[in-house]
Amino acid sequence: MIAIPPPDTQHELIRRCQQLAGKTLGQVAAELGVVVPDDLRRHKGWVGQLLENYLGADAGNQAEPDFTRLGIELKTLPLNANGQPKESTYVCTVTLTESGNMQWQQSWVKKKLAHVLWLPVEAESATALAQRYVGQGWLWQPTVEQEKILRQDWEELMDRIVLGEQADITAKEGHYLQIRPKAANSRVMAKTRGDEGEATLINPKGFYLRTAFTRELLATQFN
DNA sequence: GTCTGATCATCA
DNA sequence: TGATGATCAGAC
Repeated sequence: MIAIPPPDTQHELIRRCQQLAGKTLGQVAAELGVVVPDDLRRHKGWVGQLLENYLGADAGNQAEPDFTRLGIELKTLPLNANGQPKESTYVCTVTLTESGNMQWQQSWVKKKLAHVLWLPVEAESATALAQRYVGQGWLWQPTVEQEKILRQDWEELMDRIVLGEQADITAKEGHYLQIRPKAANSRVMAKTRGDEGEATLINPKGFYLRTAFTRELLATQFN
């Protein structure tokens, strides 16, 4: 695998995105000397890792923005045959052990979504992985309105967690943000607090952005 | 086990 | 057919 150094400037990152736009995943993989898997069933994060490598993301699996120096997070946006987002977007893990006075301004969700490089990628399963095209990426920062709703969602969900109701939260809650399981499988357990403050075990969860939200972002960008 | 990268598989 | 809940891989 060829190692690409992290971009020094936002401008350099954008330049790399422009080189990427219009390439197939097969072409990108060939340039990096990476083998394309037959399908994603056992390689779910492959596309994301490939494009991170191409652009020189340097955060690894740390809980930080991908481009640490620029404070920018890379998110691939899988598109269906209609050019619409196909899946929700994972944001970060729901921290189980945080204190109840955690504020939005310091939250992981806010930090990760402060500055995002969205990178649309074809994701129709009928198309061979190597033949799928990468689209034109764009840098996004939440508008005042968007951040307001994200913050409301986050605060409502966090309130429930602080009350020890985390185990009862379903993916149906939240306008833009939702909480869903995020683990190797449903048997994985992590420590949290029950509704009476007692230590309990639940399946780990993560924050996700609904497709309704990313669909809006995409439409705003390309219309 | 905990984080990252996500998509899969099932059912309403 | 879209959304929810489940799952896969890799680094540390």
